[in-house]
Order: sequence, then C-alpha cells, then structure tokens
Amino acid sequence: MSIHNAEIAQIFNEYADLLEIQGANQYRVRAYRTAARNIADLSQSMADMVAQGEDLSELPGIGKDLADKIADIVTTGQLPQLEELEKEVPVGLLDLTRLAGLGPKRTGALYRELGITSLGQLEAAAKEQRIRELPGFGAKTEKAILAEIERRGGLRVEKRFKLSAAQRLARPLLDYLKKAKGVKRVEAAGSYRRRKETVGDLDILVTSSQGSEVMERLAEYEAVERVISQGSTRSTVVLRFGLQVDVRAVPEEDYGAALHYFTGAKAHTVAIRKMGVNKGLKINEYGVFRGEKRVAGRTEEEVYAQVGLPYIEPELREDRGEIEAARKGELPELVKLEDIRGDLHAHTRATEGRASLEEMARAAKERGYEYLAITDHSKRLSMAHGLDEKRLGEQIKQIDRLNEKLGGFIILKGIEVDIMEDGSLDLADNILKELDLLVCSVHHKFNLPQDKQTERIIRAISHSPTFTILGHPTGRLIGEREPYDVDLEKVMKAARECGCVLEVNAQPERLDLNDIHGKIARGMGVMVAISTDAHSVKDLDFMPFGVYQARRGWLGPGDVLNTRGWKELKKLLRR
DNA sequence: GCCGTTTTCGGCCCGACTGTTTTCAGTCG
Repeated sequence: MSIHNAEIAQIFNEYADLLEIQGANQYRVRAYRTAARNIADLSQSMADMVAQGEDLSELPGIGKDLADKIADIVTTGQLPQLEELEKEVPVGLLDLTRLAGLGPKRTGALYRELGITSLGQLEAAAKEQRIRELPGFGAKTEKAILAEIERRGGLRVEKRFKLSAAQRLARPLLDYLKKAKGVKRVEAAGSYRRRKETVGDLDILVTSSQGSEVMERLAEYEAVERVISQGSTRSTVVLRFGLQVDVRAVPEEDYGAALHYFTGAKAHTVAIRKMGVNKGLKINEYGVFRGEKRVAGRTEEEVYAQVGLPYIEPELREDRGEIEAARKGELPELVKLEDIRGDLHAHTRATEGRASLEEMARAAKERGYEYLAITDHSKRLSMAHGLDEKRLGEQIKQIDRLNEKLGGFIILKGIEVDIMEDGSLDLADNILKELDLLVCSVHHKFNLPQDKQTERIIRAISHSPTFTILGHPTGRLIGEREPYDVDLEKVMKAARECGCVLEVNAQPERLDLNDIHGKIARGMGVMVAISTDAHSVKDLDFMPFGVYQARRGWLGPGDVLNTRGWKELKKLLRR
C-alpha cells in the first residue's frame, strides 16, 4: 500500500495549519504549504521516487529537511512531528479556523485565553459574552462568530462549483454589471478565466471611473443573498446557491495589471511578482512600478514583458512549469476550439441518447464539423438498451445509407463498448472489425484493486480489433465519484505501444482525462481525442469544456486526434 | 523551512476591508 502524493500534501497542510495556530514563523508555515501544493501537482509518485533513491531536494520548494520528512511519511505512513504537534495543539482548533473571519491568530488566542478547543465551546463562550472581553475582539466580532456558527451548523463547507454551473451564474451577472454607470469592461478572472474544472468563488474585474457605483449596483443584484463586505474598489457578496463573488474595480489604465493579479493562480502571480522584485520592480494590481515611476499595466502583455516573458495563456497559469517554459521560449501552442474538426463520441436514441442518428449528424454538420462518430452503448449496459451484434449491424447499414445523402459529411461507425472485468470486450470481434473506431470504456467493477484494474484496461486496449479510444479513462465524476484506482502511466505506455488514443471527455461533470493527466500524456507522446459524449444535440456544445481541459493540460492541436480533417483522420484510423 | 545571474544569511508578494483601535492587527484573496 503506497502513499499517494495527495496524502503527503494533506499531512503537510495539517502540519502548517497547526504550526500557524501555535504562532510559528509565517515563512516556515508557508514553506510547508508551498511544498504541499508542489507535491500535489507533481506528475511522478513521491513513493516511487523514494523507492528509486532519487534526491527529493531537487524538487522546487523542498530542501533537505522536507525531503527527510517525505521519506519518513513514505516509509512509515505518518509524520512523527505531526503527532507531537497534535499533542500540543488540539486538532479541534482546525474547525475554528474554517469559520469565516477566524484565522489562526484569533483561534490561538481563544485557545490560550479561554481554553476553547471546539465549535461547541466557542458557541457557549460567545453566548456568555466572554469573547468580547479579549483584546482584539469586540462585540461585533462576537456576534459575527455566532452568526457564522448558526449558518449551516457553523462549518464553512468547502463548496466548489463545476465550471459549467459557474458559467450559468456568471454570465447574467457580467451582463448586469456592464450596465453600471462609468463601466468600460467587465471580465471574469480567477479560476473561471483559467478554465479550471471547478470554481470556488467567482472573481470579477471591472474597469470603471466610478467604483462605488459598481459596488452599489452589485449589492442590488437580484440574486445576491448577502453582502459580506463592500468598499469603493472591492466587494464580496454571496449569491443564491452559495456562490461567493468578489468584484474589484480599477481604472481603465490599470486593466492589464489588475487582470493579471486577479486571474492568478496565486502561486503564478506570486512567482511573477518575485521575478519583478529581482529586477527592482514592484508589481501590484495597479501596475508595474520602478520606484515611484509606473512603467506598465495597461495590458497583461506589458506586465509579462517587464519581467522578460512572453504572454502566458490563463489556462497555464498554475505555477506548474509555465514560467520556466516561457523563459526558455518553450511555451506550447495550445489547441483552440476552432481547431476541432469533428466529434468522436456521441449517442443516439438507439441507446441512451435523445436524438436520432440523422438529427445528431445534421447538428454536427451545422457546427462546422466534417465528421461525427456514433458510439452507442454495447449490450452489457442493458439499462441503456445497449446494442447487441444484430442491432449494431442494423445501425451500420443505416449509417451507410445516411452517409450517401449528407453531402460529404461523414458519420463514422463506432460503438462505446464495455470493457469486461477480465479485459475482454462486450461484443464479438467479427462485428467490431466492421467499425471505424471503438470507444472502450469501463462502466462497472469500479473498485478492483489497482493492479487488476490496470491489467483489465491494458488488456482491452491491446487486444482491440480496430482503432481504439479509451473513453473517460478514470471514470471520475467531479464531486460525486472518485476515479477508479488505475495506474495511468502504465496505461499510457500501453496506449503508446498499441496506437490507442485517450479521451478527454468534455462532459462538464467528467472532464476526464484531467489537466495533470493530459500533461503527462503529452509528455509521453500519447494522443488524445476531445469528445463530448453527447446524449443530445445540445450536448455537442460541451466541446469548449473539453478544449479548456486539454489546454490546461498543455495540449496542442498536434496532440489532439480530432483536429485532423477527414482525409488525414481516415489514414490514421486505418493505421 | 527554502533559497541565491546581487546573497550560504537575511530575506521571503502585495493590497483592501473590517473591527478595534486612535495607528493597526487580523483576515482574506
């Protein structure tokens, strides 16, 4: 049972939280947090690196001390120093810091002065008005604490919105703010602009000569549930459904600097600011300054140019190597929606879909595509009326007839065939051979041990009788179902050997492969297909979400199968 | 605790809002 990077990151984060409550040096705390983030983002397994005797202190943000601690965690499963610290600082205090408005300092004070170690004790103390007596606290803070505890039982639930859901809430709000007096531009920044698969809160940048007007208008928006803070340049509100929105207003000439700052990711922004410091520059949301003199800030390009870098696309700004790549002039060219020439995974009414074969084909043609692969389910998925050999044979004939009347648009014959527990496929080879391509997917037995699951998938893709795309390769549903336990690097190696392509499924709740896996695939020279897995005509419009995820994975048009026009694709399918 | 095209020691990104204070600490992003 080897330790995952995410578990190491979690241990370091808890250690940092407890250190902070204890009042430790803030830079020491930060070192643990930085290390945790870097480890979580890493594509190689720490456990493997330790096993192979690699020098962990070569990694960014990890020195000798943390390298030793990681080795301890990997070999024993725990960190002795954390267990020691837990004896000194009650872990219940971590709940307190999750309360809005209570950070490590105040939590530490509550513990030292009043012996509070739990939310229950905190509530009691607040009701007895003992908190307002403490230095640095007052009646208002005490009331705010009680109000926070009352709201949803007190704990600030970590709620993230899928990008598609955030988009539905954001678009009307952006339009609304555009109508405020003095407003020039309204732009969603933050993780929304970086097209992250989920958005924690929505960051909106407004350029305006009259910030207060914008903030007034925001507070009056019909979907605003409560206003957390409101100033003349910055406000925070919570919308219905609990989406927190931060709006920041700056003058038009500061647009680029503000957009850069507000887009983040924080680690990226900090890294750029540090580069600025090294060049004697101060970079903030108002511009780039040399001493008193403002030297840039109208556009993001200007900001990057000041630190000697080319423009970096928002999807790459995660401090995962993009700055180094930019410095070396090795930024990838990213795939664009316009590059996509067809969709390689779609369902019809024959199984789970809601539209007919012809409706789906015509809708794809209207979207400017050259081809659409029809990939209905196979027979094991009886709930979805999966196709058996006979019905698939009929569909093949139907596609042949339809292709003759579609004026050059091509419907590809395919199937989303189930991968059985033993790695065999759910339909006979002789019918599968008649198809242009297979999407092979796991739809059951999600909880096999890693080696079995990996073996199962590799067997399926290596024995597949025709061109193969591995559908939604980890099976995860964002926020609902964890990925199944599979060694993707082994799968990718096998995929590379047998010419199998991995899917980036564009369904907003799947987005599977994710960004980190996409980047690994690119590094290993494995191609992907960005597919909508459409169950209706409307679902074909999920394509942008798949493209965003691919861009976040550094993938370029050359890495994506369905950027090929029909002529070229045809050759690739025949291999 | 990490790190070095100024540095192996002394730095470590920068600013808004709130509440508790009379100039600032804490929190947050």
